[in-house]
Amino acid sequence: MKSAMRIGELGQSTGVDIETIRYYEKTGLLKNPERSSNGYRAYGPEHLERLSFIRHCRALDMPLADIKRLLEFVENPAADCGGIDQLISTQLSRVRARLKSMRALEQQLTALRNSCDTNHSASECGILHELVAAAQGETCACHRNAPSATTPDPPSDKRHKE
Amino acid sequence: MKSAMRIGELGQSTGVDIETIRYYEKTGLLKNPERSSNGYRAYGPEHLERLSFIRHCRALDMPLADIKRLLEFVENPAADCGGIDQLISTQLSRVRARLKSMRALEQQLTALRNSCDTNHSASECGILHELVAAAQGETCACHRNAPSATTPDPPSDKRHKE
DNA sequence: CTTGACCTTGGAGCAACTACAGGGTGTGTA
DNA sequence: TACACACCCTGTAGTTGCTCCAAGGTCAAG
Repeated sequence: MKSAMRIGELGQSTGVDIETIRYYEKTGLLKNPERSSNGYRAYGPEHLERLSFIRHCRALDMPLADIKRLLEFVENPAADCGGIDQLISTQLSRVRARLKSMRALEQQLTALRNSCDTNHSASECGILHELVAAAQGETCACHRNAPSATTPDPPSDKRHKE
Repeated sequence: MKSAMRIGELGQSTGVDIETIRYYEKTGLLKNPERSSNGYRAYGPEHLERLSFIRHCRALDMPLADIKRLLEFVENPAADCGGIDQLISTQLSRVRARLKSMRALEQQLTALRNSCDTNHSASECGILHELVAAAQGETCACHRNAPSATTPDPPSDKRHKE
């Protein structure tokens, strides 16, 4: 019982901001650590492991709620793992869908950027013209060059549901 | 002056949620429309055009702040357009960077998913083993198969700065 | 005995919406 | 005329995953 780390050390060894660690604790992802006499958080190796696990999952872009579920499986190894597979597959489709629209997006932006070559006034700027035309539904360079999708997908910042 | 639309119509014809329209107004992206005697918002064709412009830019995943700047160029066509080019280029690099890490991510998830084949208990689940191993820094299928990046990039939900 | 690095809590703020409560308006129909 | 119902209004709070801040406690070195 000498390996107890304080939050700063844990942050250092995992590369995680201490505010983020406290946030994980607050939201129940990371277990409440012991406290030393002065009230400081005292972490053991199990916390380091768990935090690394969380970060690895986050690097896979999984939502915290999913990570929480995975952690439950880790805690409870007797449970049926069907859910895990499901969870990863869902994440994979999310990523693939996003990837697809990102590719279209890149094409469009590239086309757009190519329509502005030199310094001139905004009224002569190809980019601006393209954007305005696009808004009016006319063919624009970005749509001409785009693979198939007319508009990749309406902003889709709704990863937090569905 | 009979083409005035109410918010519902504008939403319908652009495919934008009315809450979102009001949000755009509140944050200054969309100009305050006239109000009819009953206090309802009365939009003209210029609003429709502007809103379409915004949505097209959002479909290109541009942050609202950037769109605001673009709109200023639209309003003020005499300005030098150097900034526009810059803006699009920045957006393009953002997208490309994200694309790159998403590709690595897809690889990793694919590898992960392949390590779970049938129904069994969590303690025997390949996915879970891989994840735990990965967290411990050991080689795991996802890292073995990944192209170059060990970890694609720490969550990087910090697009709102840098 | 003060400086400085570290730790504590609670709360606010970021993007870009989304949802809701609690109310007003306006049209169609019984 | 009464009522339902679709639409509109405002304002506020919630979402995700952090990030930052203020105001203060702890502890070792100089």
